[in-house]
Amino acid sequence: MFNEAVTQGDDPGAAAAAHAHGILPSADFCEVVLEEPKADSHGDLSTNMAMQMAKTQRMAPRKIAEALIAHLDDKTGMIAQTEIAGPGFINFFIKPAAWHPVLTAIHDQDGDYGRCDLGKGMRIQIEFVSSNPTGPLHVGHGRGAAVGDSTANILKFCGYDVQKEYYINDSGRQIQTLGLSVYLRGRELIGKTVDFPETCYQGAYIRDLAAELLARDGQELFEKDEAAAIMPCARYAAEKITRGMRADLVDFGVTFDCWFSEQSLYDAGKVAADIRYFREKGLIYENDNALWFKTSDFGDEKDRVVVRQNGQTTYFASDITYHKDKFERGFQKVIDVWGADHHGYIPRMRAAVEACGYRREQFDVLLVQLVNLLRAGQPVAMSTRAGEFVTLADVVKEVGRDAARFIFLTRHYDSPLDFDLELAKQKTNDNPVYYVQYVHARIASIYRKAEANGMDLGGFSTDDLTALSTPEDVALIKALARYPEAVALAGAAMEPHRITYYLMTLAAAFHTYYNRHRVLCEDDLRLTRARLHLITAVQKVIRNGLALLGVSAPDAM
RNA sequence: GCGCCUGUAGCUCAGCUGGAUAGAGCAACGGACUUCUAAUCCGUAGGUCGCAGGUUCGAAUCCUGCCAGGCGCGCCA
Repeated sequence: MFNEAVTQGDDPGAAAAAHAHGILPSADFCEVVLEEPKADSHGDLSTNMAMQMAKTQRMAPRKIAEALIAHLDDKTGMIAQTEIAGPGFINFFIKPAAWHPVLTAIHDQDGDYGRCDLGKGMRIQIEFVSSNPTGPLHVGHGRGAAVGDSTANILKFCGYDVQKEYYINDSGRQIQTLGLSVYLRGRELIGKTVDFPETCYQGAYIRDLAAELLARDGQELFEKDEAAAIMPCARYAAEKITRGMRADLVDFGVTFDCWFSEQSLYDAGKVAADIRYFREKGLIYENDNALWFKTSDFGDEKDRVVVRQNGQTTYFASDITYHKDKFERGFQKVIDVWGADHHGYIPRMRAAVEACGYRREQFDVLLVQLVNLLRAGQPVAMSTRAGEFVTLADVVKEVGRDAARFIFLTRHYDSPLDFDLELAKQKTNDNPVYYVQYVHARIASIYRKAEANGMDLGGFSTDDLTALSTPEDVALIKALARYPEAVALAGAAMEPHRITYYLMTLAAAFHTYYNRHRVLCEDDLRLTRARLHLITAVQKVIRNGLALLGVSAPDAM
């Protein structure tokens, strides 16, 4: 949009014309790239093409710039002024009216403003959270959920066909441990003395689960021996915990298209089949009584065990099958969102994907750094081992969904995040979520005021827009014009924080405008209509951007 | 020891994949509410972009080597 508004003024025709007149020796022109200078004094738009072409044209950049400007054909008359600056930048100063079509586009496209076709319909899957069903979700999972969900929203908006998936690790040793933990707590409840090992889950929720199971099925289960009781206990607990996680995620505004069970891969015999398949291909071999996958053939530093000496498969074995299965379901690209402490796992997973015959670029991992939970600047003690942690549900309950989601997205996912519970609740400038939401509410409030005053706001025509000519008008429209680019960049890099930052910048531009100019001017309805047109566009973009983050846009605060 | 990530204002962080005088919020200081919500705005001050080289018209950004911090290096997940 930024470029579209003015590109007609700066076409490659200038270079061609200069060449035709014999001023530029080479017909090899570079692409015209317009960018927005950081400093206002450098104009609204600038291009470095004169510098880019210096080599092929064998001319000084400033000379080339002169030639380009001389042959510029400003068909639309939008250029107010051009200048050559610095080593050879060409700066364009644009007339305020040139920006007005941005507003028309926003009103016409409404919720689709900023949408693009980066993905060209590519089928992409993003898997996130995927917490083990052995305890409630904590704040770290919350960040993963916010990043994954928002990234999915952005990718959809960028033309990808996105599926969100949650992988349930409902198989293996930790499920056994979960079952044992519940079983032992249950035995305590029926009066047996038990030795509760440190390796078991210590949290109080385990005792609650045991009590529920006891109430439902009676003492019988807990009187059985360990071997017979563990699986029923595990199944009940895992299912209950998974249901709880799902509910917590719904409260957090996160839903999934698919909940995929690890156990289902075993039940369908897929893990065993894949092991056979890769053995036949020579990618799995036996050594020391275990089966190894030749990940080192695909860039991993060493081979990895898939079946242990004791005959049990490793987590990696089912992960290979799981990722193979994802591609077989037709996804052209697969994204995993992991905690940063799992980064050592990437090379082997990537190796497995390549061994399955897919390209490197088809698999990507977003490593989300950890969250430091604070309360008024002081660290909140969190120990998973002792079963003491602040759950996601607690955080959402205390600070609200919007504040939690927004704060999780105020940093690049790759950067550690301080999450201060007191700050998140504060309704001040320190809390960016309110700063942005306040814009939406303020604009809604202006409409309420207009209605209360009985103002006649009908009869808007695009001619009214000529009233928008102050520097603040232009600055605000330019901020709106940057939205599509922000979306495209956020999509291309899968970085939701770019949307967050964009919104804070737009909000700042609006608040400045609000303090400088009155929107409702009883004595100038034409100006009022024009300004309402402007701020409604702001409101739409704020609402659209917040929606990408999964944050609401309130009409009143 | 090897690998990945990080190092930017007193603090917390951006920096559009190489552009001009490196930005924002907080904290500090000084201002603005008879006017559409002050959950706001305006101004001042604050920097060896960890260090040293290299690549080129041009580097916070790319390359190499150091320094410091975090994480990971299991037949755990």
